[in-house]
Amino acid sequence: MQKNNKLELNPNLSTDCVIFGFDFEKLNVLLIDRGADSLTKSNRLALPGNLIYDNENLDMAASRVLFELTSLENIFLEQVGAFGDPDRINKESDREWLKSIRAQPEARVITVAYYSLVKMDDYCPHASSFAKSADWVPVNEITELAFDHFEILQEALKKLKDKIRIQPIGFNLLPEKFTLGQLHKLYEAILDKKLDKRNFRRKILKLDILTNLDEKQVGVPHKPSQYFTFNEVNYKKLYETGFDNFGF
Amino acid sequence: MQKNNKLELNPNLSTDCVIFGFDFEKLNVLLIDRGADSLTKSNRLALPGNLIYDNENLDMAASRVLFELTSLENIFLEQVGAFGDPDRINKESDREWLKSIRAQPEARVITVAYYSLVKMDDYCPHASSFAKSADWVPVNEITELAFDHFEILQEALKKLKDKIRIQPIGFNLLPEKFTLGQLHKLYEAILDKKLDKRNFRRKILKLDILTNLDEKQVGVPHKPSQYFTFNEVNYKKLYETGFDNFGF
DNA sequence: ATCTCTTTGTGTCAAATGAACACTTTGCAA
DNA sequence: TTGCAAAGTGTTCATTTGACACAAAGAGAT
Repeated sequence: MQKNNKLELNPNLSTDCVIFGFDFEKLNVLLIDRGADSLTKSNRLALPGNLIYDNENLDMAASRVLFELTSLENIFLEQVGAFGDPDRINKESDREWLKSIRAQPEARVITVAYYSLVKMDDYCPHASSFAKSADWVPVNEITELAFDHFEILQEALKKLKDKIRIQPIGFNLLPEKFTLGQLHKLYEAILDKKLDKRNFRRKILKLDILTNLDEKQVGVPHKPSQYFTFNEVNYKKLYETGFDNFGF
Repeated sequence: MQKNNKLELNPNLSTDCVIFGFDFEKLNVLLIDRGADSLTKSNRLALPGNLIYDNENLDMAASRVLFELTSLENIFLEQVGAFGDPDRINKESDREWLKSIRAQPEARVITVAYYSLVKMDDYCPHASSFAKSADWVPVNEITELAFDHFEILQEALKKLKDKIRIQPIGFNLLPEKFTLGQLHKLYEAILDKKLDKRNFRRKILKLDILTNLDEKQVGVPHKPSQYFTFNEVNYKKLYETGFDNFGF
């Protein structure tokens, strides 16, 4: 009765992950380098992804790929959508690469993309084996990627920008304790524009999701900042309900 | 070289369409009735959908299914996402139905869902052959559907609610000319809550997308309303740019 | 010790927006 | 003529937004 849905990779279905990280300056994305020397650098870079198993649901597949790459578990993951132009694998450079890694390199593949937010501290490329060829790349330096991955990245960015307007964000991207300046920079990096400092602080504090730790930065060559942490209860509550518009 | 991507249906990939229509009272969805008498009514209802061809991109597939069902073309269509729990076809009633319509009824199927907005006037079920079994059903009367279609419907509704906050809506759902009362009811139907009449009118008029036709309703047993029409240029412009929050 | 450099941290005001709220008008039907 | 039902219309108060500038803290250099 059951056929074709045991532990077999489905040659038509893949998942790709847009993994965002924040280095306190810019928004970064984790990309793998396919290596082939014949390609230009930007052409060699791709989103981490893989075929999915026949008995695996989509969310699980994305978690698995993310785990295989970063060893990170229980990570925020949200679907970006399905991408399935039959031409998406038709760049010559992409086809050659597929031949080297896929049993059915010519198969038409639909990919379901997810994006995730991770603390860069928690994941250092080169830590896992798969990740020898993985690296954080600043989002705003990316102009081209393998397949339709550039398009997927843009869609993921759009989702992230939309999300930030109606839900708190940062919990997944910042370390346990952080400064308001860092949070401010995170918002600027995601929205890709300058935000007024005083207005930002007023708004973010009014959300009532931050706890001032009464602890100062040390060793910085300027006035030290207070450290804050997220109030998990309030953060979660606000995350569920959302707000109208964190407008700027 | 090319294998498996001519005009063949891919047994693993389908698309389902959530087609919304507005009857000036409630929001409706177009559902097909699978008929099998052994099933309860709600169990028999499903979103229109079908397998997609190997050489067909996803958006095209959704347009095609929509066209085959309603003969409508050039319709607003937006992706809801991919749904692919391996268990999604595991209700016994669903499996039996699949056996009757699919070459590989046991295959694991990922479906990519789209939603669309159509003027109910433009589409009268029973018009096309496929549609003999299709009917408009009020969204708020639906509690159960085949497969995971109920879940898909909920996701589509959520997208629609999100959309209405940042883009004008109605152009695709209302006839050429309409009254502010009808537009008001449409917003209430989508957002599923009462909106203050005066505030609504003030806000919607400020968007500057409506043209007063200086033409009155006739034959209504109450004060006749003015007819309005969308100013296509401004509507389109605002649709592109979006606005911050059509809040209520 | 003093100066420089850099980032933190803070308040006000004017303008725009949001939410709440009730009565008159129009046309049809009884 | 009366009743009914929906259209149409402003004001007020509270809240939110956006623009804007300067003093304080600490490190490092001299």
